[in-house]
Amino acid sequence: MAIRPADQIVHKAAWLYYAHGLRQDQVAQQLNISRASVAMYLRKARETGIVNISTSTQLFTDDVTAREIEDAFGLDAVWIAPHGDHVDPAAEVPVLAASVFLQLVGKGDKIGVAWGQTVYAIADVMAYADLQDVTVVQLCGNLGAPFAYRPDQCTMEIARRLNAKGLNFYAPLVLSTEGLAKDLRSEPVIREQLAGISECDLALYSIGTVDAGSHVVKCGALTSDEMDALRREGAAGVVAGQIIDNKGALLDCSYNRRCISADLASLRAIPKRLVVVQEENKFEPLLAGLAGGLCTHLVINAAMARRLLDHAKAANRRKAS
Amino acid sequence: MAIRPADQIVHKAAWLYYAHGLRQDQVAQQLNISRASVAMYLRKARETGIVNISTSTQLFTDDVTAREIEDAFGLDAVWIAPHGDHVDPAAEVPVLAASVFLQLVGKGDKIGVAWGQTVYAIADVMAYADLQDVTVVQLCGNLGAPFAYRPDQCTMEIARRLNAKGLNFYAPLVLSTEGLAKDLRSEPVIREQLAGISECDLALYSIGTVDAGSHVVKCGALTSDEMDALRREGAAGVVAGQIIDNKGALLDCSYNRRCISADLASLRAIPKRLVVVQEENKFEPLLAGLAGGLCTHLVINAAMARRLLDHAKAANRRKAS
DNA sequence: CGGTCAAATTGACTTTTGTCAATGGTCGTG
DNA sequence: CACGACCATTGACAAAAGTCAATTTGACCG
Repeated sequence: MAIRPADQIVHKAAWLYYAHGLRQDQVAQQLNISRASVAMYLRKARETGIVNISTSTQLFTDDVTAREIEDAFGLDAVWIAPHGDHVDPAAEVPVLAASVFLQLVGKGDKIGVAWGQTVYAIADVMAYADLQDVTVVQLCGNLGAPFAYRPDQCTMEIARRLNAKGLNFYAPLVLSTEGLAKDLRSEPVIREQLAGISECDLALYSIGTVDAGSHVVKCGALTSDEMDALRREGAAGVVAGQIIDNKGALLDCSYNRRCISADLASLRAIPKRLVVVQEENKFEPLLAGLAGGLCTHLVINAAMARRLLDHAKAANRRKAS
Repeated sequence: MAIRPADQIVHKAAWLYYAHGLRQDQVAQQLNISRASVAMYLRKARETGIVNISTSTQLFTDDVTAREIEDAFGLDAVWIAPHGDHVDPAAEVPVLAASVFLQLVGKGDKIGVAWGQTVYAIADVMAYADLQDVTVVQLCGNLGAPFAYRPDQCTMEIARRLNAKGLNFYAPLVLSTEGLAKDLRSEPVIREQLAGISECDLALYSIGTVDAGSHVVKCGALTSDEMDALRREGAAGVVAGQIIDNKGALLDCSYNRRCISADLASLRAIPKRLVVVQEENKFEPLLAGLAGGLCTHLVINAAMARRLLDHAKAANRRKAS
């Protein structure tokens, strides 16, 4: 993206202030404008990624528990948000995940983004950056739910924050018949988008539950009863709108066959798969995702970390005896 | 580098302030310390690279002249510092170069650094960062000059700023006999260091003049008269302590044979070669360096940019007629 | 032209941040 | 165990940054 003339002054102010370390009044004098304008330009510069402020997330990986989880589950990196010794414990995981995400993004990357409350919460607290050559693609079809965390919203908001190209997915997440889903999947536009997913450098998603509180239910893609039935058939979690069993494999069911979404093999082909889990009740879904190799980088809170580790230790003990 | 316990609190304060956007008094309350301490911790966090503030350098590449120079000389990227419409025009090039340099450094990189006033000026204004897995190596031997911009100083200062490992070069830049230089070059420690240079991902150097004002003369490696003689033999510039002719090739002379430094082929093997030139009188040396393919990324001021472009256009005209 | 409106800019005020001398605590030493 | 040197911490003040209503600018239109 070429710099628009109006941005020149913003850029210049940011440069004098942040790179040269001048004070706002000195910048104002330099540019022959009021200090109030400088303050405004600087805010704009921060909000457009002309200046980047990032804080190291070392503190959250540099922890025995995190290392143990990495070893136990064979992950590349784990970050643990400490439990709320401060204002808003619920905000900690998304804030951390947003930082981690920005740290994992590289120049020229293609990034796949799924959807959900967690993903949207991350997008919402993400710092602005100026990564013009980055592309953000939607990992799964859309649904017309009246929620802010719809797939297209998640993708677009993240693309906006990064100043990146957002590539939306113009198909419903789930169709009424398997035949229609198959036909739609082979439409050139859709097929290309699905095929391109495995070329991503980084993916971001959470893992959903398979109960009445699941987003798939709340958005009307499945009824509560249908979900119950699926759970009896082995449904353990939701990834990019699709239902997986406790081994992390795609569940063999009509719903999945009616879904338009990234297939799990494509997801696994993405070198960095950042999974972020917040809610207490996503323990089993997360285990399923981990078992299926759907995660390489993980952001969780301390309570979840504890449970994961206890689970791994118990499993080891069972194996040993 | 593991986080020391004393850094924990600094990290936490930085996290609450920069990532969560709390105010200093809120952070102080959270951590049960005074706001003054928070302010101090935050300064420390900035100075140790726990938080990174960087400003885009787009403005300086996004310019017709820069593009024209890229095309004319076949460079990967060119940044042009505008001439002093502000406080300290002399500071502009180093500040810009430092920003560009940080932008070019990647995770796990090995970086070669030469020496000189310019390089030291860059180190001196460089922001702090926390790139634990980066190595900074010295590109050429040392000299005992009483100047701050000695090769080892340049290397160490940059390593310190980046929180990276600094690898110094424990040999003199120039010896009294060719034989001794040859022997020293084949010492295992030295040989390894020289051999490792071509594995660098990024190099940073300026290009020196070949007159009485040259650093090689000022530091006593050559007398003014010897330098005059070399200039008559075709010396056109100095790169990493070695003398090049106007084609950018190593000049065939005793001095060069007595030098312990990165050979030019090794330098050319480094994918990103950032050359920074400040002083007016380095035009011819820079041309020599460009001719020798010693530069892929260039930071100069507007006046130098003008001269380069005029030169290239004149050369084209000569070719055409 | 003169009028209208939205957007940019500013002066004046408030809030937040930076600074530093004074304080208190810690550790090594005699 | 008393002493003093040293460093982290703090309270109080000064400096800088943020905010917002009021004003100016400039673009558009009848």
